[in-house]
Amino acid sequence: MFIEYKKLDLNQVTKEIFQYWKNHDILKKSFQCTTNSYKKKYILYEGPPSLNGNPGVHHVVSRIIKDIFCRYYTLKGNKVFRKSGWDAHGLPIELNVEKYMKIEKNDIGKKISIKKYNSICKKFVHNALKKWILFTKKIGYWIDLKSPYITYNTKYIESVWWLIKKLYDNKFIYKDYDIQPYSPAANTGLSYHELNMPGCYKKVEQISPFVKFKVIKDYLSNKLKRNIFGNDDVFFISWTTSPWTLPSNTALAIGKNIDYVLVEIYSIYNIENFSYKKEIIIFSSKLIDYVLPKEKYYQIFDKNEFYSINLKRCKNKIPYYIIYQFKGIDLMYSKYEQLLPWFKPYYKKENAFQVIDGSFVNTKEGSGIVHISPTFGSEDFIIAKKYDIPPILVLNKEGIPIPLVDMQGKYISSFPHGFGGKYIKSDFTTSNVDKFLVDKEIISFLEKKNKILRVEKYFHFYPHCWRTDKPIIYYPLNSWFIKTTKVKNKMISLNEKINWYPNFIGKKRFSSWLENTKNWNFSRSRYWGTPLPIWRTKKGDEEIVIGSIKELILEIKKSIKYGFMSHNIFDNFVIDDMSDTNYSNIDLHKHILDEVILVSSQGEPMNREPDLVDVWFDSGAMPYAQLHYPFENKDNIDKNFLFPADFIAEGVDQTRGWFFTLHTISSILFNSIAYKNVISIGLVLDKNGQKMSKSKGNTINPFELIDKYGPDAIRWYIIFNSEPWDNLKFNVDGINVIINKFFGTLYNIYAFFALYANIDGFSYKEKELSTDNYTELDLWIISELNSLIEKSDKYYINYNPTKVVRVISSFVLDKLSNWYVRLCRRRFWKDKYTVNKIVAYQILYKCLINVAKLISPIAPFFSEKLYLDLNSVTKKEFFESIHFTNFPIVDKHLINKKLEDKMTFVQKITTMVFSVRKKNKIKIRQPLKKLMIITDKKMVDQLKKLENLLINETNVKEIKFTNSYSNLELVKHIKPNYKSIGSKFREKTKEISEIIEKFDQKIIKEIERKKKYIFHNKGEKISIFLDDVKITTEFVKGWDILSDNQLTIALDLRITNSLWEEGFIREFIRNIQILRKQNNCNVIEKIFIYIINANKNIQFVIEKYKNFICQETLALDIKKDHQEKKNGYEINFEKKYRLYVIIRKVKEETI
RNA sequence: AGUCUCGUAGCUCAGACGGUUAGAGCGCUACACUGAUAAUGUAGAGGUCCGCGGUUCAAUUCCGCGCGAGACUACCA
Repeated sequence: MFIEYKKLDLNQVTKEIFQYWKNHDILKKSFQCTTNSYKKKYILYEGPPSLNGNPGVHHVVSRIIKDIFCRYYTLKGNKVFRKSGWDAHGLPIELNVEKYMKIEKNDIGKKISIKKYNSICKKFVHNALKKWILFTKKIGYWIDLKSPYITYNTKYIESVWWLIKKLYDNKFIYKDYDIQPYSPAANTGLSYHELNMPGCYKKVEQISPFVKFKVIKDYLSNKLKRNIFGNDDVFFISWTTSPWTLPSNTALAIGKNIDYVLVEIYSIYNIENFSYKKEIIIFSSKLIDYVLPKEKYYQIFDKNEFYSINLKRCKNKIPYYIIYQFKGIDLMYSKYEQLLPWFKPYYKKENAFQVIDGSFVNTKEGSGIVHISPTFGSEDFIIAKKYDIPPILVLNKEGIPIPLVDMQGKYISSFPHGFGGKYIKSDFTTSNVDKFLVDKEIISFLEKKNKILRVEKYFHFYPHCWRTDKPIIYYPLNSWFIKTTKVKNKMISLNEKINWYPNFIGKKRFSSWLENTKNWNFSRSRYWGTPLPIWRTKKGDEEIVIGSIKELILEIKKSIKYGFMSHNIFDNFVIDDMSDTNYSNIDLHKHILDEVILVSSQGEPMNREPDLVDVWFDSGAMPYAQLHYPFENKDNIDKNFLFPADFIAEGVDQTRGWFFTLHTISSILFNSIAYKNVISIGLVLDKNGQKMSKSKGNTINPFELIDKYGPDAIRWYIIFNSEPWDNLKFNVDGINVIINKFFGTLYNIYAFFALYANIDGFSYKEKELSTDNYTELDLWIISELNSLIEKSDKYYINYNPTKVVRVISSFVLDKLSNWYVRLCRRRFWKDKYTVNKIVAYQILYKCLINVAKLISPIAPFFSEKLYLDLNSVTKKEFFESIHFTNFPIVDKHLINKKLEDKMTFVQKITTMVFSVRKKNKIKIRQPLKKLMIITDKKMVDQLKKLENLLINETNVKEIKFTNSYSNLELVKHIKPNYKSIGSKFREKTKEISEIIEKFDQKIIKEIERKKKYIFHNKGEKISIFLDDVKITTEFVKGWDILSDNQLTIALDLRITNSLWEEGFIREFIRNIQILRKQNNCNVIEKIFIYIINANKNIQFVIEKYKNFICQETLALDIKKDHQEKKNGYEINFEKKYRLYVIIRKVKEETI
């Protein structure tokens, strides 16, 4: 017996299946059914979620997408590799811990030891991990949780070290200082990631001067020298939004191809007494109006006029004259005097204060000449390096060169003119002073020296520290780098081998990210992470990179000999023993490693570089480190058994995160891609399209969600709603719709099947009946089923689960439920257990079992239930779980596209008939005499096979198919077929189509008959063929007609007496059935029917059909009754024929 | 600020290598069906296919500009 249920309860199903999986060890078996028996394999790399908190809804999305394809490929007979992984290191975790402990970064190592701090971090991570594991199970994500990779594991760290060493050996790693975002207020460097946290870029007002840099004329190119007469001073005009960097200026950047001008201008000292002198300024000609705005300056075109001008008449405007225009290249290597000669360049003084070319220079704003201070701008730093421009540095007490601003954001104390010790931005002090204080003072100092052309206020977006809300500055900090720029081209070409979903992310965003790749700063000054395995002498003249624990122990032993270490702290580690217990004996985190002092070849002590490895390196190393490569599993990487991955999928934000670091490491070290297919998943937004955030209070707790709706409905909803890469507007109400619509219907089909199969004792014992026994409808649904299998398979392969879900949904709802099952109902209840009936059972069974398999990757619980309920009775398959079965294989011979089209056609016809009935207010229950279907001959022949079906659906006595309108009087309409005449007549299309639309009935008939019509337009002979027009029929006398592009139906609306009687009787019977239900009659109880005061006509009809009525309603007799009408049940067939009936159960009567 | 993606019914989304009636589900209204019934069907209302230009016989679809949304990038001085 098939199990029957009272109603659909998805949560109950989920619980049951969880229990089933547990009892039968299904998960374990799923990962076990391993290696040798499988020829094909499918590799997923799990992007390790950071264990810094609770999972959110967006994690639901990425987990189910990964799960779907793993399950799909399992069904397709692959061994699927899917190890879970967890990112246990990193800043977010540290910050959470600091918040929890109520400490700050600076307290670590002081108020709390690093050892203690790290142990708290580890504990924190453990707690988060528990939640994540529960979450993973609840959502039905099948991934190997038993042997995860965790980035803090000793084995994992060892692999990371090995990779770093390998990079180092290949000369990819170097130490340098780089300009990085730095927050003086928080006293910490920030990552670019932190800069992009919401709200960090704020619009701020900035005071920004146009500064005059005095040209040393001797160094000017001859071209320019020739155009400069007299002794006037010459200045480069440069604009800056950070005047506090001007004392550090050592170069000016121009664009070689940008146009510049020499402009002679009067420089006013004193407006009152008009003391002035002439000088020459240089800037980009494109920016004349920007540098010399019309409100303040005006151009004079005549040289003589300019020189003889009377300034007193100029009111407040200053005149200027353009001497000469030239390209930026003529400025190259010109020199100028140091603007503020307070400090000397640190080295190569001869290279300082010159003009160089910068590709970033533009003419959108400013002057086309950019002030460069190599210590406070990242572009400045890069270009300075290129041209070997020295920075301005001074030696501190320890003899280390430092920039002119200290770590607190103050000018160093040796500044002259009272600038020493002043904060460059007042935001860094607590005192309430003018925001632009230092900037203003610098400007006014320069103004006194006549070094300022003019000053303006400027609004721009400037990054702020997310912790302190204070502005950041760009500051030179020491870091370790990976020279990714060296392999830029390789990374770009390898990227072309990756399939990106959606394509544009890979083609455009990722590749342009690679184009602009910068060397990867992969060190972090933090505490909880993988320590850099690099030791250095104090002078930095010797360094060693450790690539394994073994190596480290050997080095330690050397060091012990020199007396730098007293003993080997890894004493209890057995070298070359790969057992987990051996590895669990040691810890490689910072608090341990910092105590290790090694010895250089010169016998000098070497200390570890105190920094940690960027967590993005940790996760990017995951293909190798998850296998403890190369210490174990060497072949899995080297022989490509488990590398590269077939599939990864994470949020779009990982494009420059994990997607990038995976790609970088694999490109550099393995000359390979790390993944073949990648889905970059869109964001999860709330139902209004707003980003979910805690502060807005619009987040959804995934645990509550799953508990309420069950994993299947959520999975189905998410996948159905939008394609994985599109943003998902998450509306919880939508989940109920899915449950009712899809799961409800599918459940209903099963319930229907189970009900009748049980009655008939169907359990698929009979042998498979051949298609010879199939009806047209059977052939159709089987064709549709096979088409469905084919399409689903295709969409799965193309990584489009949304299309899979939508096509399955359409099959289940529109085709299986609403058509096949509905039309087959009679077959199940009327017939005896005939071949025809068995066929129907077999087909319905096949549909259900195949749909279950097709949806199993997406709805793993419900499909399992369906499968077990079906298969446990029939025992047709021996699998313990649907997830161990094979993906349905399409039988192309059973696909009949023509039949599918035909059925669509039939559905259209019934819809049209219903529509006509509706218009004429004729119920479907009322039989009608005749339906005429007018369409082309080919279609007619095919439709004939489905005649009975149509007769039943439309409730007509007869259907006539025809391809001619011969016995109808009708009006036809003609319309041009633009597609055809457009290409034929081009610009005359409009004209001709107007003529066609005016054709009368005679011409239309002629066109139909001769398939051609010729007429003249403006003396030109024009031929129209049948294909050039669309002819539709509109109206027929005595019939009602509906037309469509392909066909016309005509319905005979005349209701004869006998038709009316039939309609009435059906209505009567139906009402009796309702009464039976109301009286709680069971299916076999007999009744008597009493009719109260019906008119004669009605009585006559009832008498006439008495036998039929009794048979249908299980009545023994129909009697008259003379009670009052109100006691009876009203049957209101038509207004004029109202009657009242009572029914009584036979039992009652006899008592 | 730049780059990319998107803008179709009240809501969620389809769709069209350019062709004249633009679709589905949900919601709403009315009706029907009643041996899957807390299901189901039919019909109706509801659209300048974001705006403006261009290419074309023909643009919601292709191109350009603008507006709006989102993401990414960014001290571009």
